[in-house]
Amino acid sequence: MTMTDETDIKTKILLSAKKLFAVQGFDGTTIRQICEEAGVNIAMVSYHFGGKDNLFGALFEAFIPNAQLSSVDPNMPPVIGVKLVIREVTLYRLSDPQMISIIQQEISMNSPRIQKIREHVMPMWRLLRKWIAEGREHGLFQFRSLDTAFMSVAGTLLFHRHQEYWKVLLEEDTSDVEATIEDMTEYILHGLQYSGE
Amino acid sequence: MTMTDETDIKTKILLSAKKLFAVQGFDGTTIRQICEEAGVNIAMVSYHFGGKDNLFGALFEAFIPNAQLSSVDPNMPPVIGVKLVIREVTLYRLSDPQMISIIQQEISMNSPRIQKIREHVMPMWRLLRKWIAEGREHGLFQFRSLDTAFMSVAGTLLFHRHQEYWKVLLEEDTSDVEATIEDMTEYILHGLQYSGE
DNA sequence: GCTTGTTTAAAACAACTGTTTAAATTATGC
DNA sequence: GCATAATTTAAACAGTTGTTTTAAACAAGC
Repeated sequence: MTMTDETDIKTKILLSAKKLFAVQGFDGTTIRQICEEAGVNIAMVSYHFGGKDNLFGALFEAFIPNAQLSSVDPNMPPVIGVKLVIREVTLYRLSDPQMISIIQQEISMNSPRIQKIREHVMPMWRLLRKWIAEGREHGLFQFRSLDTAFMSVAGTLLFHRHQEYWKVLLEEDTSDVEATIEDMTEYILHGLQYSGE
Repeated sequence: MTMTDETDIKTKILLSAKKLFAVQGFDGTTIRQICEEAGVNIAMVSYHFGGKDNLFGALFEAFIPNAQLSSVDPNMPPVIGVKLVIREVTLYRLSDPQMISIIQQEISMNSPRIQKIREHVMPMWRLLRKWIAEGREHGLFQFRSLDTAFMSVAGTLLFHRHQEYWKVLLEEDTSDVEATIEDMTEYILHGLQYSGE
């Protein structure tokens, strides 16, 4: 059918764009490369997405899970909240390292496309910061600077070993997802000097 | 004199390139932009550096302090070593956030230019990893996965609040460098479950 | 079978890319 | 002071960029 063909082409373009943007960056990737990778004609990007910038934006509509966050209770216990964010971010990081790579690049350079990212993921960071702050107020966490603590946690979460750059240094197996989540949680909670459990 | 004039132009180009690469990325920055920012002719980049790629490489020759690392003793106590790396990286991160931004971008995408970065900073990461591993062997640190621990520390160190992206979330003053180093050290050592002192 | 609107393809578009050239300017050695 | 070298300039180079155009192929309704 026409509809499914169209969706198929759009999906093929999105997947190719994600793959190439992750490795070469937005500016380093050409529409022709994306279309060759996807096996479609060059004009398809402009026709289906209305240009390279809109294609980039469409990546975040397609591959960022933002529905689940609106369902969580902002007033849940801080430690539970922090643990939830650690789990969700780590799961997402492991399931779609390409999107993480793209997000990291766009954050590093202050790109005009950053707004699209903000819309989708900033609510989660706000929640995380709120929970960390509340945890300190409740005497569960101990640290001097909230900003430094928050940025340390965010850095721990977003940085990842999937990058080729670190491959020469790392040795261990990473297939056990639950173990990784547990390790990350332990490191972060100890870093925040969590007293409990 | 000739020497100073030449150095002056080369320096102006290097500073402009660093500034623009940090914000727009390597591919997003054109030689014409760099030269306009530096107030020099377009041909100067090819003449003095031999091309855009070599200009990028020259950034790391010019702005990465690699001499001081070779003077440290690899066999020093692990905790002292980790603390040293935290201090040096944090000081450098605060003194030249543009270079950190560039490094982060190049690590995120697996760029062919990554080799230049590796040469200059990988020895330090090797040392850090060695000290973290030794600290665990000596019973000073406690964690399950060395790789996860190392990546967490690296993430904590490299991620930084200077990025425009986080500005909307952060509130505190960051002028006290020593306090920041202390906060980072505390977070990381607690994250590694350091028992001592 | 013809017309309609939609989707694809190849070619072309102007603008921009990194780099080089050839001439002009400046500095250097003696 | 002059010949030589080094530096700077403006113009041009061939190749690539994102996007658009024109025409062909397609499916659906009647």
